[in-house]
Amino acid sequence: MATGRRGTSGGHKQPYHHGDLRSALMAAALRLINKHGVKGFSLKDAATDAGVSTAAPYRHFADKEALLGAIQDEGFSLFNASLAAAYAKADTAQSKIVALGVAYVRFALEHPAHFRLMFSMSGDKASSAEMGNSGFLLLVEAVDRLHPDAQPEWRKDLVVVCWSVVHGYAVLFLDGALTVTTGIDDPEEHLRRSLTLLVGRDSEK
Amino acid sequence: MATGRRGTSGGHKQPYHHGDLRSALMAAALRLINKHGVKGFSLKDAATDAGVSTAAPYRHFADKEALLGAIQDEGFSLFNASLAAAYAKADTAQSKIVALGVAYVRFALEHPAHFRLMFSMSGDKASSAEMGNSGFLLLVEAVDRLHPDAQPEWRKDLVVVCWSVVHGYAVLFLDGALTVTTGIDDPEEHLRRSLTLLVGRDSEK
DNA sequence: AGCGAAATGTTAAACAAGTTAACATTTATT
DNA sequence: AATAAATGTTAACTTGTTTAACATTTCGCT
Repeated sequence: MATGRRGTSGGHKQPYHHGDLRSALMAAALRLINKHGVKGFSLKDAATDAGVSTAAPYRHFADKEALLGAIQDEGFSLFNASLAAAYAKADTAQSKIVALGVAYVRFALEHPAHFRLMFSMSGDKASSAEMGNSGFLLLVEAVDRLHPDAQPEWRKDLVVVCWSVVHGYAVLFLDGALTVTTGIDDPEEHLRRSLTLLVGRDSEK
Repeated sequence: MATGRRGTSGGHKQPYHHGDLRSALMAAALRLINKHGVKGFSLKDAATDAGVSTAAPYRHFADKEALLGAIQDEGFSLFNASLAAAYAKADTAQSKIVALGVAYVRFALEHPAHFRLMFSMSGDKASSAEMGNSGFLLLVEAVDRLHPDAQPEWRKDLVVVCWSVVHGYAVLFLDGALTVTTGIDDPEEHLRRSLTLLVGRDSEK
């Protein structure tokens, strides 16, 4: 019932109902955004790609923004899951921080369309607030564990530096800046080294 | 000749020629982008804002992209000048690195529209290449001076970490993420402290 | 089974923004 | 002053978003 009605068993006539147009549109959008960028994406193309009319998407999304917002939400969900898994798998506080950073960048490289939609620098602040719910708290906790006796202010600074370096790394790498200027080929190993260097020293003051 | 023909001496009739429409359009675009974001910006609005018809911009820019590209170029020019000035003013190698970082973030906060256009994560790689010409080289030089005896690989890592942390800091702060989650109010002082902490330790290995 | 409601899709049209073409006015050159 | 180049205008074309009116399918219920 209402599942996978396209291209299945030999029926040669397109059914009137798509089956799961909402998901199909999101998938099409991701594919198109990966190919032509967020700016070059049109709802029309997504609809065509999903095999429906240009007005069909409006039965599932209020407007284009809502579709992109749904993908953004999906992205944050995947993102938080990745970070949580990385955090859980690592043993020590230090390795947890490194693992969080590596997972952060890995997500950006594996889901570039999601990542671009999540952190578009659009100035809405919605994405930022959403982010704070999960990944950020894990980072705070790991830093607290690593330097339990350091001053709170100092710990906060370390959190911000870790977050900044990882986010900047992801953004710059996605834009090709790091590859162009420094010729980095294996970002994951390189980042792991840099992060270890960053957190692996004495907790001064 | 051909300068400032609008609103000057008491003439009450709009002259047919604008005088410097190219600059006026760029200024209008910056204003509108600051108000409604890059996505909400339309060439039509810029033209209206400048007091000309919607087709007039095409006498000065091939298309909308070209106008945004011109602003991007202007941004890189201002940006590189800021970084160069900061670099020159600082004495020691370490303070040069810190000064570069502070200037980087300060530029992002003082020229948000320029910055957003310069680093839109659009995936064109054009911006990245342009960036590499000036600011990046200064950072490389400062790091080389600070750790002249360190291994080249290690120095490169430090350069990447410095660049990443500063870029990430700028992006996150512009998006309001840092303010929301950590309550940072004075980014400049905070960043200066963090950067000093980052480069102000022994050059290990 | 069968009936009405809800969901989902279609076509046509309104609307907005980018862009081009044809024409008009001003400025620069001689 | 005559003409070419630059700059601006209006009208029309194109594409993409969105809404309205209508059609088909599915769901829930009896």
